[in-house]
Order: sequence, then structure tokens, then C-alpha cells
Amino acid sequence: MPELPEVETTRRGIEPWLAGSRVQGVRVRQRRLRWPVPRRLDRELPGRRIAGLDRRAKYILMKAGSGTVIMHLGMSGSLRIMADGQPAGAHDHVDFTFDSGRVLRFTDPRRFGSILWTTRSPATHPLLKHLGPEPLDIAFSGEYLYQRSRDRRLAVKNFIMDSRIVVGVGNIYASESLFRAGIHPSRAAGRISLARYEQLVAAIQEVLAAAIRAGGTTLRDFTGGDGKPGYFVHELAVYDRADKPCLACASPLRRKVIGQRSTYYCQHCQR
DNA sequence: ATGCGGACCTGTTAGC
DNA sequence: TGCTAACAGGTCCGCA
Repeated sequence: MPELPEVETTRRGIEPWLAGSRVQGVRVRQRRLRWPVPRRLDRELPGRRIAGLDRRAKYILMKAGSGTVIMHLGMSGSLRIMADGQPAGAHDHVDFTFDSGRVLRFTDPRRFGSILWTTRSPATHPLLKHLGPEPLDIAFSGEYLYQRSRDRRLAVKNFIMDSRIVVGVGNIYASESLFRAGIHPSRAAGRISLARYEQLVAAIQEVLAAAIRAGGTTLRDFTGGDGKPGYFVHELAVYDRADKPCLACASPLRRKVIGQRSTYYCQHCQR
């Protein structure tokens, strides 16, 4: 479900409900997510006041005093704000209750998501330590991608989806960005010019920014923290459009599996 | 160091 | 209608 725009939409949707309020308790119904929800979380979080929510890559960081709750939505996770007392469904794994009477509920059918707890600087956490730059940061540039890609033979699509290179480019937006930049997804990363990497960075930034503006992409059942669907799906040019006409040249779009993920592109427009 | 495939888990949809 | 297989927005890990 969530790529970076969906995660950012979620963060923005729930932060106003949580910032400044105090955690009353943590109810864990299913501890077995991607990693077990640490018992230290339920022991140490109650009583703390939420300072705010940050995001790093697709992790939502909930600052609580000297500690931080690190949350990832995986493929199918969501976070919703609700009144206390709502009955829990089969996949409602964790509730955070607040003194405001509100509940933050983590739901995740596939359980690829995670909820972790750290009392150190989140940036030093093993999961965050080796992450590349944020795609919307100035440190992310055509020059940067060009330098990092020299002598690399993997497909450029896999290259830009590597979180050590740049974070937040998921399967949908990888296809979309490469289409907008006119680059074939299978092309070896090391065989792309600086000028074309500059186009690719511009494309990634445009696509992600536009998707955040639209409130994310709803393919199936994504909703932001406010429960509203995202509308960026209407602006997807290639993703999930196999055999449909290219919006630029009308030739049929192709689907190909690259790195075990569905990839969509135009054979004619992308080289 | 790089690149690839497998693993985690459940739900939905397409096809016979 | 019912069964089965393929597929799904992520990403860590271990092996060659």
C-alpha cells in the first residue's frame, strides 16, 4: 500500500491529533509483525508526551520525550485516529491510547510493517543508519546519482529503489519517474549520462511532490490518517497500464518483471 | 563490493 | 460456484 507519499500523507493526517497529548497506554494484540513489537514499548511509552511526528524514508518517527516510536507500514499497513472504544478487527494489531480520549490504531493484514522503540537518536538506529538522502532534499541531485552509479551494472530501476542510494522511491513511482525521464527501466545504471540523471532526479521529485499534494495514490484501499482516499492514481502514466496506449505516443505500454517486481514502461519513449 | 533470490504474511482477483 | 495460482504498494538478509 504505502509508498513515500502515502506515508507522508499519513504523517500529516495524524500529527495534529497527537502532538502535545500524553500516552495513556499501549494495547498490543499481535506482537508478531515484521519484528516483534518490543515489550519495552508498552513498558516505557505510557505517561510520555508526544512532541511531534517526523518521517525518515518510509518510517514514521513519533517523538515521545527522550524516546522515539519507529513505525513502518510495510505493504499493507495503515494508521488511523479514532475515538476510544471502537471494536478491533482481525488485523488491528496495536492501539496507542491518549489522555485526549483518542486512539492511534495500527492495522496491517500482511504484517510486513513494524513498530519499534528506541531511546537513542533515531538516526543511529540500525534500520536508519545506512539510508541514502531524502528524494526531496537538495543533497539528492543528478550529479549524486551519476557518481554513485559509475561501474554499476544493475538495472536503473533497481538502482533508484535501493534505499542506500535514495529513499522513498517505491515500485509505483520508480516506473512513473523513469517514464517521465524517458529512461528504460532495464538500462544499466552505470550507462546513463549525467544529463539524463538530472532529468531523472527532476522526474522523481515532480512525481513524489505531486503525489503528496494529491494525498497519495489509492490503488485498492489506501486512506490517509483522516480516512480520505488519495487521488494520484488518476495521474499515473504507466503503472498498472500494461497494453494500454502510451499517453505520449499511443503505442501499447509493456509490463516486465525486473527485480521480481512488476515494471511498466513504453518501449518507444524510453531508452 | 555487487547483485540476486528468498523470506516474511494475508487478501484479492483472474482463470479454469 | 468453487478451487488454484498469480499477484500485491516493502525491504532485510544471506549466499554466490
